[in-house]
Amino acid sequence: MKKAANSPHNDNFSDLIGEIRNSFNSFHASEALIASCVIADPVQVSKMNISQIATFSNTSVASVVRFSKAIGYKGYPEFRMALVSEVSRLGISESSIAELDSGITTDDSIEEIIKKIALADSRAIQTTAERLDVKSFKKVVDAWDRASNIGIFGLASSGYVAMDLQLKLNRQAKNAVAWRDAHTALTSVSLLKPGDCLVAISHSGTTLDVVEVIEEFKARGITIILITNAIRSTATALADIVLHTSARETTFRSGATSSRIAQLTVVDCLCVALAQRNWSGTKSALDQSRTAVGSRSGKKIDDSVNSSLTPTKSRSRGQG
Amino acid sequence: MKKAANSPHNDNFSDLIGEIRNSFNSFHASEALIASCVIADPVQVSKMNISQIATFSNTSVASVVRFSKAIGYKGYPEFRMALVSEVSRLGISESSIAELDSGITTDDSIEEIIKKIALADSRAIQTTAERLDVKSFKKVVDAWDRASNIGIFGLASSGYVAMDLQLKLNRQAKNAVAWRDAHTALTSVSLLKPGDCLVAISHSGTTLDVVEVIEEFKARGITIILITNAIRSTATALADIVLHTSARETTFRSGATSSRIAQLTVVDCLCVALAQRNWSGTKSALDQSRTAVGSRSGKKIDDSVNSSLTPTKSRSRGQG
DNA sequence: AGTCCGCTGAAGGTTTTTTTCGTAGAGGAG
DNA sequence: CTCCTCTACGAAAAAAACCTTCAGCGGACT
Repeated sequence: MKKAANSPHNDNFSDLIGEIRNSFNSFHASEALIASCVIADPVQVSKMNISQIATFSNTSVASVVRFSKAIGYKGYPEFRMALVSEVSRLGISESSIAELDSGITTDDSIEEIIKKIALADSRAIQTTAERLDVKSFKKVVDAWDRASNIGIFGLASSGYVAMDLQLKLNRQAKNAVAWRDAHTALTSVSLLKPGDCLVAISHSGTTLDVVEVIEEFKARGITIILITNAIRSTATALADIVLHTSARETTFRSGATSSRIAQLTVVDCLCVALAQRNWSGTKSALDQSRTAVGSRSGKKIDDSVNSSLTPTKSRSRGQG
Repeated sequence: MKKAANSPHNDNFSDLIGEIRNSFNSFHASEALIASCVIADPVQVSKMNISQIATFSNTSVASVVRFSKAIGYKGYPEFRMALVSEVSRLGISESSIAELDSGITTDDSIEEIIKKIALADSRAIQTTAERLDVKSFKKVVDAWDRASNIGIFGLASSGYVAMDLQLKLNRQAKNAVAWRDAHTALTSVSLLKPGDCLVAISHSGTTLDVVEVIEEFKARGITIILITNAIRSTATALADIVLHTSARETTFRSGATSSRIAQLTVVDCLCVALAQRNWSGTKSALDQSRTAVGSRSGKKIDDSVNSSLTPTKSRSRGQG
């Protein structure tokens, strides 16, 4: 019988892999083989069952059981739990950042495509949030608060964000209207008065139509708010307040889609901030909108309720 | 024949317990019992084997297996791993989770609002990507590939995603049309033939209009693809292929906005996968679309180019 | 050189998990 | 109100994973 009096580690906060490395020289040949595998790729190993690990390490299931017992667990499953736990704590991500940056190739697997795109999108949100200039952000909320009417302009994909913003503002009983082409926008220019604002959404900030629209509204004394991914562009030079999204352009696709997702997040933050400021006013408006939606017997509209604050703790039912 | 140790999705970094809480209302009686136990004492539960859980929750082992599958795992052991992983991570950073869950209050600072929303959104993307069922995903790509025409349906906010999808498919020279209300969709029902497919996008999956549209198209032999946040709903029961987004409903706002961001990511992944498959065909279509856009002298459209592969290293110009 | 000691993998036994299948109960139609 | 259908649930059989036993083999010590 093996001595194995190493550590009766119960669960948490031990450094399992370090432990294994430490006791490496007290292992027998096949135990050492297994240990090497565990150290080399804990993530992978933690996903294998006992026979897979046996094959993978060129040993036998019996040895895996013995190994598990040697380092202090009742059996393989218990060891596996500990390993999973460890891996999760360390946050060893299976795929390195660099790998994901490498771009999608024609022979990437579906899994890789999904992982890469998701990472790009979620990072766009994170970095945008981190970099967002809070002073400008506050200025936007102020401007919206003061404005009696808000114009929103976005082309193509950015147009969807524009429409989304309109929806969110209207829901808060805020006058807002979205335009998705330059002609319509310019036609409606007299809708806004000095003191109102125009929100222009543009990934690149160089699109000619966007620039034209901004110039026209600016000339009439409208406050120009720009949401864009470009640090410096024709549009940023013209705008009064700029909110900058940080979607990186990777090699496999333009940053435009990520940037749009970041735009949505920014817009969402702005609306929540605005709602928070006008809490009491918003509340009744929201109640009215809820009632209005609810009255359509039995029908529910997706995304019906809020994007807003819920001060009580009651779970918001009827949504899912 | 055993499948080698490849992992369909990575278990780390998702928000399992939140997920369970989130889909609580789509559980059946005994599943709900199990869910309660898991939520009430995840640590304890993570140490039980399947029969212990069954006894503990006054249900049966079969139900535990069904529960595990319902929330997206292959079986009980896989779920258990995820739970262990979650518990372990929670033990370390209970602060951040609690913080996220705490909801936005009327006296949160702007910085906090931004951080919370960004975290929720980026998590939604991560979790969705991790949990996405790759088999269904592939089926969708297949179905799109075969279809000579693709219908897309989404209401309100989901409608923007629908339009975005249309844009992306058209860019690949794929016939697709987006409808944003039931009436229009039903009027156009004869546009699709058996073998074609309808992509329905719905956060809740219970909206009456959505269900009606699905039923009508299904009756005509159209393949129904559903993108939704609900694990089980009227719509999921009808659909042929379901892709599930995992946006968590937090206390401060509905999950709808996060869910929409997740929908966008899913749609983007699908389009890239489709483009990859038909690489040669896509390439020429994209070239044409580039040329078309470029010919508008000096004008550029935001988000114009792709969401597609760039096999050469040349940066996709004209975008920035 | 012979014997002993203890590691090792194969085979068989045990536990755990999954699947199948019959039943009961809810909901809808006649 | 009754019958029918359709779905959820759990019991039990089937499958998988895991553990134990045992015989063989290699090295070490006498």
